[in-house]
Amino acid sequence: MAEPAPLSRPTAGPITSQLNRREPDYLAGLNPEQREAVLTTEGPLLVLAGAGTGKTRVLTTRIAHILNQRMAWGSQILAVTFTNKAAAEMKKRIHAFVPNFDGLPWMGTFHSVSARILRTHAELVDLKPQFTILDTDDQIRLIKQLLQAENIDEKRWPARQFAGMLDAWKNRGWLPRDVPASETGYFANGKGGKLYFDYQARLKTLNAADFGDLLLECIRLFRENPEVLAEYHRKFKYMLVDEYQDSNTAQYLWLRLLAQGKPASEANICVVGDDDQSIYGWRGAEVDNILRFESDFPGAKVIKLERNYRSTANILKAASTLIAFNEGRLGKTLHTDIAEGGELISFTQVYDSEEEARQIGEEIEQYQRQGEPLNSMAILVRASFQMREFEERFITLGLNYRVIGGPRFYERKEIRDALAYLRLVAQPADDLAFERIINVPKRGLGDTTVNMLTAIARHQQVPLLQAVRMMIETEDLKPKQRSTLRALVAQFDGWTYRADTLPPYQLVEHILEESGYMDMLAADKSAESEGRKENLKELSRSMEEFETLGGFLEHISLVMERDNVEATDAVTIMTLHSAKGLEFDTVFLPGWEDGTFPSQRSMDENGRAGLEEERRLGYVGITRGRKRVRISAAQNRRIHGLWQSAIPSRFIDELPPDAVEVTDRGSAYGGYGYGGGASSRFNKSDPFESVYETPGWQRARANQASRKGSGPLTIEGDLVARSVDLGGQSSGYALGDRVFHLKFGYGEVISIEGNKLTIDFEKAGTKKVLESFVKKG
DNA sequence: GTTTGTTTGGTTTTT
DNA sequence: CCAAACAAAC
Repeated sequence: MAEPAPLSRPTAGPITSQLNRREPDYLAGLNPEQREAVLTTEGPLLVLAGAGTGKTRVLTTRIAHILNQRMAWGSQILAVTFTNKAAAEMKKRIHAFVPNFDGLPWMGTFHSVSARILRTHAELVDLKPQFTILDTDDQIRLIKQLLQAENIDEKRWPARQFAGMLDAWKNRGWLPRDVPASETGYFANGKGGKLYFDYQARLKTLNAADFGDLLLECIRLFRENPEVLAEYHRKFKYMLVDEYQDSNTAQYLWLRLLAQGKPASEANICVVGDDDQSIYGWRGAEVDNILRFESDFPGAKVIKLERNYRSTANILKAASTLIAFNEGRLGKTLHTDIAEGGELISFTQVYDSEEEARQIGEEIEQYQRQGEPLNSMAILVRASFQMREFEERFITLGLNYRVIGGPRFYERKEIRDALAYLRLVAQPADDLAFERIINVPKRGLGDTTVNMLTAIARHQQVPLLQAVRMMIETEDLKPKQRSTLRALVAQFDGWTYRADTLPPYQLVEHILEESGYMDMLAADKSAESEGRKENLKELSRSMEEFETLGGFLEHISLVMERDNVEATDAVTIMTLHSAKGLEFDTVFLPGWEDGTFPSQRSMDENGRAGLEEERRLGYVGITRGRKRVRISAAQNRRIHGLWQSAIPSRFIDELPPDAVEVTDRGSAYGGYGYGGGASSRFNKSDPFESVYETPGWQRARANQASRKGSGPLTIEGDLVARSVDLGGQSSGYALGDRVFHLKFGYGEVISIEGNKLTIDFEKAGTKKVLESFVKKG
């Protein structure tokens, strides 16, 4: 391949003048496509990077190149990622490349970059610069309050559900006024729209923003203040985006605004992604963003990275064959330079999920005996409930394992309590924080007192803490409460004062002592209290690197994870989702049964699009393996406590037979021969037992319902926000169709909403049921 | 205001 | 079946 012409660089600094003569070191070792992706710095560029093709390397080298060639100062480069982990990795690598260039690039997540911009211009979006970033927990509590104020039954309209809708709206870039009635009308009989307005208003009085707002308000800032936007246009000369296939509409709008400084065909924007690894559609990611990049930025150059440096030929072949069953791809095929095929992919069917865990345990021990470290092996499951069986088995075996994706450090109760104290010190208007800790530890300030304070605060339009200050001067409170509150306020004043003098990690210790929180834990004899104390110590430790309280709070609100140190040798157990971006020598993929993987729910709710996303998950799973991929399926699995029989995943049929070796652990229940050659090598089980046609959990539910003789299987409210017709899904039913339902018998379809049917049953009356619950009658 | 019983629901997860 | 969230009773 011809060497690309050197880019114009009239002047050269001391470093570049040396490197100019010869190719810079950092380009060595790049393949031609990677090199082109690095050197094409001008104009829009789409890099389609298949799994294991050196995507991160291209991104970081590109930044290094721009810096090295003095095409821009560090501060004129914007590089956005989706996760903090990816951002941290990029920062680390850039540091190694260019130790101290003129200002580091802006590298961070969409959210952290947005927060940084918003804090600079907070007033323009009705916030103050130190605004609080709310997490899901705060959000739910706030919504609950709004629901109560509106007299909405929380049973019927759960706050969680509304939070989900809010999230979806914000992901689409909708301000309250933008949400179409078809979306808002549903919740709480049409109150959805008003609730969104109220919610936003409440955030402003709390001087707070939720995660969605970070992007949404940034978009509003840019749109309503062209001069601010122009400032960033001048500032950012080069933009880079990682994992572009995961971007949602709001992120897309955000990027487009920032890229508008130049005509679209000249924007120096480089997006890197892989449409085949788009697995976050359910949380608003729009694969379309990457599919239509070329029309958004006319003249965009497209570079495909297809040379895989990770896996054996057999693994790549299996992954490529599987993913080729998807439609609407940009189309890439991974290949490797290694001629040898490597180990075959194995597929094993076992009797039940316990045997699956037993067997995988044995295999792991065997590999371990052969000298392979546990760190090189991972078990990737579709859903976290599948993890337990492995954990239990590994405990009995004494096999070291590590679960990724459990409850997060900063979400633990004690941590959140401590943070609430700190938040209130940093931001006295943070009512949510106040409510959280006013009676933790117990101070005898119960609902009655809090309700009273809330009423006053609302009436006077002041924060709760301010209301307290007012109330302790009056006779309205009982003496006991009054003196308690007075003491609390005094403590807060002391902490606020100390916040300026003590480093944050000492401040938190001081507060936890003085507030009585530590005493509370000491008095608590339950098993967890020791761990809680440990966690709080760890919190303090993690604060040591922060000089200001504000800096720390910003960090934890955006980075909910703690870097976990992996000192010990252990097998990793995690979901397919969280495995994206990682690699292991040996990968176990259990639970490849129809209904489990692909997940029944995905298929029910999103039809063909859902199935395709599941298939991409399979692709992600297989491509995590470097040397060895071992897939298995159980014939029986316990779902919600009941044993259900299952058939192997339809994806098994989509793997190339010559790259797969089938080792049927021939149990009496086996009989699914591989290699029949027909399209349906597996799906020939008894139709009346087919999990797909009659999902196990559905039968379980029906049984439960009939057992208790309780209410009908009505599907209320749930998930309408997500069931917006995504295209590929077609209801197999029409109005007036006669259908049969396992529990309700025969009936007639009287209305259809996505995959939910309202059916007038002959015996059971009118019910709303999921389409997959009925058969044509 | 905590403890105990009861109900309910049960992919994927980041920010 | 099982954990979390809620309601009712100490």
